[in-house]
Amino acid sequence: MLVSIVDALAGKPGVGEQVTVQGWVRTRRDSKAGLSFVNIHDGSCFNPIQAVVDNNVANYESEVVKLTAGCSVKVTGKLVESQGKGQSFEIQATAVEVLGWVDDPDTYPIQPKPHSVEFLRENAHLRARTNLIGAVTRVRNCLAQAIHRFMHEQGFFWIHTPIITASDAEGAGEMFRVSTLDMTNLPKDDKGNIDYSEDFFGKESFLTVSGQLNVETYCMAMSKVYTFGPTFRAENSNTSRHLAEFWMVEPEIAFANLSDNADLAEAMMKYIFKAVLDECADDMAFFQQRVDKDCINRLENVINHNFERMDYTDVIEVLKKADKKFEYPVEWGIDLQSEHERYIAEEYVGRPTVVMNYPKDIKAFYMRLNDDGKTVAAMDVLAPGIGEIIGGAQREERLDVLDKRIEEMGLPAEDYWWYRDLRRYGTVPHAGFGLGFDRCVSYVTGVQNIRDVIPFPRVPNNVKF
RNA sequence: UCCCCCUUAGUUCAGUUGGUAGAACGGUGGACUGUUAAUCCAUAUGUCGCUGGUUCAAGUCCAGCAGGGGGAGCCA
Repeated sequence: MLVSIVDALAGKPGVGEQVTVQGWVRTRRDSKAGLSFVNIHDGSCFNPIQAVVDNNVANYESEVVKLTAGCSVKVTGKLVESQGKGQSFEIQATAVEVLGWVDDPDTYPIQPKPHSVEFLRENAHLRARTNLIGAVTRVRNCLAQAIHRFMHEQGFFWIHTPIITASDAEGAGEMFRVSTLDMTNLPKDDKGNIDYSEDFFGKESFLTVSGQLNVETYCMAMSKVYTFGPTFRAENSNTSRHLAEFWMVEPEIAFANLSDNADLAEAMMKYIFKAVLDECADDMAFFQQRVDKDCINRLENVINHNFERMDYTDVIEVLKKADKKFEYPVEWGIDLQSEHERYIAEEYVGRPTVVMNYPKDIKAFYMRLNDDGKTVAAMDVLAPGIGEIIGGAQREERLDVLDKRIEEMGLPAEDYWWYRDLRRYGTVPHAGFGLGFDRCVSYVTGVQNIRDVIPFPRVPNNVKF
């Protein structure tokens, strides 16, 4: 019976059953009494399974004792309760088939000991074989699955918004150009500018910086929708929190205001964190032991307490009164700096905090203008240790107000014709937010650099692998 | 893009006031053991990131470049 290691370690096939597992060798320990212990992992769970191989096995001397970390094997034997400590079940091997040797064990980069994350990043094609990246991978998957499950249970539809777009949606920063033009011989118009009518789509096009504007159209028909996919920003950001290609979850709810929006964000985060604690206990125990001793506590703290909600104006007051020197002076109207956000989330509140109703001048055109005429119904969720993990808003559903905002910001109204149409034809109050999925994985695992929670990070000056 | 720091064996690091390199783990060989990142003994391993400069002499000092890290800005 072919089984995964997670099932074998749980004893699922039954004690005494003949089983076969396939995976990669993590360590080998020999007993010259004619016995070797080979630990094998297959990614299905944190722990490897121990295969006990005695010298009656045909290829014991010729192959088994030569196994090194990274070799791929297929092991058949009897599943038995372990005689040794440290594991529940083990395999009394009767056959070991070596599927692939490690070419040069001396230089195989992945050794059974802690490596620096920087080193593993340089070996991104092999790093999934480590405890650390394996655990990150399972937690990342768990979070993604939990998001879809939460959304599904809440009656949301997953909308596959486009990756390629012609509009610089929110003016949300630099975009990657998508083009099939010959860069060494660009077509020019009579004024000498590049003639994009000759390009694939007949006009300039880019990779999306947000699915929000597109998903709003489906919100105005399906009521509860979300996007979950890759997003691209060509910003020259060199930090542990930024990627040029990252994943974002963007729910959008009709007939909803900012408070409903914050409720949804809070419920979703609690749901997915609980899923990780329930489903990835071994992985989280590892993070707690080796990466961040507070990570499990932190999740439990989020699950068991309400998010603090503060008005931007009150945050400014708190910062002004704070017994702390800030590098950037605090005044109503400023955008909150990292140091301000950190103070609020980490010191003043000590858990995730929703800051609401920001000055309109520092926020995007589509955010709903409040009755005070000075602020918009925007919100940021600030997480201790990460900073801004969610950014969202109630959207401006009144066409006249939206038009005024577009004009104020000097944006070309004609580019937003279809977005404006949503306000012309059966407009409703609605709201939504964007959750930085990779930042979320970083927050959950305690792995501090976002480049280590995505398989192949894309950052300025690096598209290796 | 800006500021600061780092780059020595396969890996993690040490290397004094400048005098041409060490440990641990890993590899290999052996001993021992139902072992647990096993243990013990033996053993091999380096363009000291690259280029140039100062010096009798540079891993060490200086400059430039490259790669990496931390912080800031931009944001998710």
